[in-house]
Amino acid sequence: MQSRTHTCGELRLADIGKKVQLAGWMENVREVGGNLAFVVVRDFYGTTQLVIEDEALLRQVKGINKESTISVIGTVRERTSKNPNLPTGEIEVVPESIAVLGKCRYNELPFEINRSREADETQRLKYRYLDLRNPAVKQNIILRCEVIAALRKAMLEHGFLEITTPILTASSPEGARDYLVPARKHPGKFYALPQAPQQFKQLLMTSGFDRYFQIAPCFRDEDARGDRSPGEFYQLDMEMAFASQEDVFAILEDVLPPIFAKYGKYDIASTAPFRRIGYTEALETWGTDKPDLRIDLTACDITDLVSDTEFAPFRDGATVKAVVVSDCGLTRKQIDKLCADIEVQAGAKPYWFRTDENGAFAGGVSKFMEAKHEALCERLSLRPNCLVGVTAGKGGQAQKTAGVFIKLSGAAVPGHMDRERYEFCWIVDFPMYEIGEESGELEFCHNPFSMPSGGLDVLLKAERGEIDPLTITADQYDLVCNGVELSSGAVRNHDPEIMIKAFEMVRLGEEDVKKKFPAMYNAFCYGAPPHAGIAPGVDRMVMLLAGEDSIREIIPFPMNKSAQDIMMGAPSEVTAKQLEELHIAVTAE
RNA sequence: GGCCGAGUGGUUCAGUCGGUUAGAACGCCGGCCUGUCACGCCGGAGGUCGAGGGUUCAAGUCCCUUCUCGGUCGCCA
Repeated sequence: MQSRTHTCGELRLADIGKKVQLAGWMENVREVGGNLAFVVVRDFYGTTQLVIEDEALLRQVKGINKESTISVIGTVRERTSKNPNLPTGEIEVVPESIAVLGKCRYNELPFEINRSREADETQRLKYRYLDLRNPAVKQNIILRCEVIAALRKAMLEHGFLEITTPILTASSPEGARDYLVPARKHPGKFYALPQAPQQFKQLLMTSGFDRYFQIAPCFRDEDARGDRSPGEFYQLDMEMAFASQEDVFAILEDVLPPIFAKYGKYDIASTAPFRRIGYTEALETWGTDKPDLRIDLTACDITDLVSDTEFAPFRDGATVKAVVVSDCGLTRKQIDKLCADIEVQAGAKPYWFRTDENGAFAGGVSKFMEAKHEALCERLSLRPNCLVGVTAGKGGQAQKTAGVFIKLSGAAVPGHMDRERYEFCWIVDFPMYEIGEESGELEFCHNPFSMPSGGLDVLLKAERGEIDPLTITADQYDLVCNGVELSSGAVRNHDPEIMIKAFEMVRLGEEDVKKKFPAMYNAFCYGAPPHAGIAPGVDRMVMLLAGEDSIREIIPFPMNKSAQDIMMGAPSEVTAKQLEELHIAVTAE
C-alpha cells in the first residue's frame, strides 16, 4: 500500500476533488467552534490544512499530541477563505480517516518548533532533531547540500578528480593539536585524524594525478569561535600539478562567483579578477590580513606627526594609526561603548577625537592633537563631523587595534558599510619567515610547505647576507570574503634541495625534513611536479551564503563551544575492557 | 587558560533603593466559539530564582566561592 500520494507542499486548486493520502507531523490544531477545526500537517515539502467537520474526528484529533506523525486519507476541496501567504493556501483536505504513525509522547516540547531559533542553544543542540524540524533551521542544511553539490559539479567540470584520503593517519609534527586514536595492534602507538589532507594531496601530485579535489573532513583539537567549529570541519581541498598561483586563482575566480551569486543571501558578488592585496599592505591599510572590503574605512599612519606630543602612549617609539570615520553622528556615550568593544577584541585601548561642525578638534585626546591641527587635517583629509580613531602601540598592536576599530565602527556608523554584497580579495606575498616572539630567532611564519618567492636563489642570497631573510615572501595566499578568511593556499615547495635550504634558514636541516615529512620528502626525491593548491572552508562559505553569524547554524549536528555533543553524549567514558584492549590507562580523576 | 556577558515556571524574558503572596508572553490543561491560518475569549496548573556559603530583622536583588552556557583573546603549520 502507498504511504502517501502527495507531499504536504504539493496540492493546488487543480487537484480539487482528488482523493489523496498525506503523511506528516501534526503541527497545530485550531478549533474554531462547533465541530469545526483546522489541522496543519507538515512534512519536508510544506504544510497542508485539514478541515475537521465531524465530531468523531475532532475527538480523535484532540487526543493526539502535536508533533506526532499521522497519515491522512481524504479529499481535496477548495477553501471558502483562502490564505494567499501559503503555497497550499487555496485548498484544504477533508479527511475521512486519520491514523497515528508515530506518537509524540509529550504534550510539551523543549521549545516551540517554529520558534526554535529563539530558544536556548544548549536546548536546541540537545534536541537537534526537533530543532531541525523547523523549516527555517532545515533550510540552512538544504543550502549546504546544494552548495556542496554545486562545488563538486564545478570542480569536475574543471577537470578535477575527487579522491578520498585516509582518516586514520599519522600525527603531523606542526600545526594544530591532533586528535589521536589509539592503535590496538600497536601498544603505545597512535593514529591521528588529519588536520587536512595536505601531504596526501601533494603525494597525489607526485603520482601524476593532475587535478585533485575533495570535500575533505579535517580535524583540529583547538578551541571554538563563532566562525570556527571545534573538532571537525570540511574543506574544499584542491591541488593542481604544473600550476602557478595564477592557475589556482583562475579556478576559484571561475568556480566561486556563480555559486555565491546563485545561493547567496546577497545578490552582488565580486567577479574575476578579485582584488589582490599584499600582506603588508593589508596590515598597514586595514589593520588585518582579512579585511572586510564592504567597509570604506582605512587606517593612516600618523606616527611622525604625533610622536612628540605630551600624550605618553604616542611617544617612545610607538606606532600611531588613525582611522577617519566621516559624517559620524555617534553620541559621546555611543563612542565610549564602541571603544570599550574595540578594547575587548583588540586587547588594547583605542583613543579618539572628533571634528565639530566647524572643523575644530573636540573630545577624547583632542587637546594633544591640537598642536598638529593643520598637518593632521591635511594628512587625514579631515572635514567637519568626523570621528577619528587613534591607535598606538608597539609592533603590530596599533595596526591590530586600528583593524578592530575599522570593523566595529564600520558596522556601527551608518553609511560606511554596504552590507548586502560579497567582496572577495586575495591576500598575497605572505612573509616566509618571522622573528619568533619566544625564541627571538628566525622561524617559519606560516607553513614550511610553501615555495619561497624566487626559489633557491633568494635563500642563497639571504644565506650570504645579501638580503634580509625577513624580506623573503612565500608564494602563499589567502582568499578573504567580507572579513572572513575563507581559504589558505600556496605554491608548494616540491624541490628537496630548496626544502632543505628553507629549513636550514631556521637552523634545521635535511634530517629534520626527513623526520617531519618522510613520505613527502622521499616522494619528492623521485621527480615531483611543481604544484599549487588551496582549500576553501566549506562551512564558512555556507555560513556567508546563508548570512549566519554562527557556524553552528549550518552544521547538521554541531558540537557546543566545549567540543561536546550534548545530544549523543560525546565525549563519553568507555568501559575498562575497551581501555585494556587499547593499552590505555586513564590518569585523570 | 585570561577577560566580558548570561543563568528566574516547559520556552523566551521583566523584576526599581534589599521589603507583603516573584510577574508577563508563548506553550500546557479545562471551558466557550461554524472559516481559522501566530485564530479569538474565559479560567487553571506550573517556580529550590544554576549550586554552595556569607551579610541582614529581611536576599531573585548585596558579598565570596563554584558550575554551566555564550562572546572574545590566547590557540588555529
